[in-house]
Amino acid sequence: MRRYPVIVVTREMSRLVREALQAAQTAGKIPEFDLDGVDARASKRAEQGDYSAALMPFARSARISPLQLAQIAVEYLPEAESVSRAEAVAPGYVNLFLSEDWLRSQLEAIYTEADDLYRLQIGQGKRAQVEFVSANPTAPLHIGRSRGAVVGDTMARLLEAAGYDVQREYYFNNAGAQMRNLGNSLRIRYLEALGQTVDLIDSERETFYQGEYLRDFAHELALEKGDAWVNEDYQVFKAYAEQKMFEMIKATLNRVDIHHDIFFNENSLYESGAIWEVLEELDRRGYVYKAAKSAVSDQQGDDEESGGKAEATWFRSSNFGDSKDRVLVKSSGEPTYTLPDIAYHKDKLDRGFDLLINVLGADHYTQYQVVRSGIQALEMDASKIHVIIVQLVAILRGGEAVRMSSRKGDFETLDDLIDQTSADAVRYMLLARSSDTHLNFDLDLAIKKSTENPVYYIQYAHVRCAGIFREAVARGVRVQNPDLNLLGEPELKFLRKVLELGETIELSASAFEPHRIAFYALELANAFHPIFDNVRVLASDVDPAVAQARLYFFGAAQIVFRRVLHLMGMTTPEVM
RNA sequence: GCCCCCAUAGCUCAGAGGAUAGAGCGUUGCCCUCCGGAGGCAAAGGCGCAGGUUCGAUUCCUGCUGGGGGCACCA
Repeated sequence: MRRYPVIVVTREMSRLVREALQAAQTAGKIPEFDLDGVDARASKRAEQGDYSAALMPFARSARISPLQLAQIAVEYLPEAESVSRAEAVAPGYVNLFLSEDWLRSQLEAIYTEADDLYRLQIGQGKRAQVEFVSANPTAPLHIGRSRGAVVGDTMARLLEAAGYDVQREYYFNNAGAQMRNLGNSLRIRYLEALGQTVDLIDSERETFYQGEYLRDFAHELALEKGDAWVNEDYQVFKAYAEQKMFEMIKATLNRVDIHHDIFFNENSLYESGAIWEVLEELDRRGYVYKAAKSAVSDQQGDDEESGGKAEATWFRSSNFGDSKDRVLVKSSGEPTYTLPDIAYHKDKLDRGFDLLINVLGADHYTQYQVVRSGIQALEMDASKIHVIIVQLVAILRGGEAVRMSSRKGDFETLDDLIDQTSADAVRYMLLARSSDTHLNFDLDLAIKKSTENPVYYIQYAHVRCAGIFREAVARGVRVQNPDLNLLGEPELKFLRKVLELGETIELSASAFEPHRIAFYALELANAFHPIFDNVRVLASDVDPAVAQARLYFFGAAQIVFRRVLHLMGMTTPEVM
């Protein structure tokens, strides 16, 4: 059995205050009332203790003043080695001060936990799946997609830290018209590569993928196959392009240390017949009808030109609050993407996960709601699905927005971005914002002034710790039985910040807000650097016993920074 | 027209209904030259507007203003 010597401090402090109030209730000092909402938080100011609980909301239930309630809580507070002192303060706070001995003892816990530091139990025994990226395999990974990639992978890492068994999945959208267009575009490039001039017909002109990467594929193909494929139709080209695209996307993701466990092919939903089963099921429940136009449409008065056309198959999404019904099968007999999407989500639910996370771009939100309606129509448990909407990324160059279009090929890819900055910088910059705010990615800043990026400030903390140990080794200094009582207030101050990692992981994982770890990392670095500056280890005026304790401390600090950087998918450089 | 997101320091952004709203960058002034220099300290500077709920609102609700995105028989 694994032991968990490191505790989430907010949990522990909340527990103590609740137990105190419960004891007071048992003793008849205050009436019985629900204590669930009693929570402690890290205090903002040192004079307000290390953690505090606001009891004002409970004064009414307790039928005494908030301050009296706080005083009673202090009076009945159970003994705990983590707390040295507690005080009641107006208007009704209980301020808790961490024991310094206990703080020091956490250093040993950090060494024990090491790379598993703050692996929590909240997800223990539960399976979670994070679906992210899921970009169409028609072009290299676009920078707009990379935000979801980073957010999704970091979310997965945080869920792992919270104790979940996590699976990363990529929904590989390899069916439908777009893939046909991709195959056809490659066919045309292939013919060009063989020296033929190809005139595009009108329909091709609109759907042609112009990116440079298809020329590259075509050249390889021409070298490999010669003119053997000149009379082939789009299908062989499609298969070839898909395979190449798949490899390319995986290679790109690999550069930012993102690895999916499963690539789920949309095609398989066609091959297994799953989409038709879903259609039948929806039909059986009365949510499907055939018509030339929607029976319910919003006020906009669209669909004018649809009169007299062949009938499509519609889903009554308006029953679930949608402004209009949506097409599941086109009049051509070909499904829209909605039908396989619903089938895919049904499949994920059928696989028995406790938690499903979907990382989606804001432009897919409406579509997701249709899918969710579909899941509800199938009477499946949609509450297991949590969506992280990432707002769009605006790329700024020279203070102006860069236009992004994957059709025209003037995009900025994730590969470009990594080339021009670094994998670490890309991960940090895309992570360090709340997902539901728009993100301005200043390309100039990211390219030319990497020193201004906080990513280096954070990594530098790790580098500095490593530097001390390099020097210590060079001088033949080794840690042996350090006396932790020789550590001073600056070191304990840093430790207090370290202990907030637990609640950061807990909150990130339970609220699906991975950006919190990025801000925590910066705060931790902020707490670290001033201390590093003042707390010398190997300087000549430092007592050897003190040096031992400090070396032990910086070793722990390095473990913490390594853990935090790993949680963000970043590297842990030893030198910079 | 309808739906979603956003509005906090000069800029980019944090902020789980609680005490005196925080970082980074930029600006200004200062410190150290060491086991580290991509270093440290300090200052100036802020919750779009109007209501509501609450003991208490940057946080929740409504409206307004401003910005972004979406509302296909495209994916």
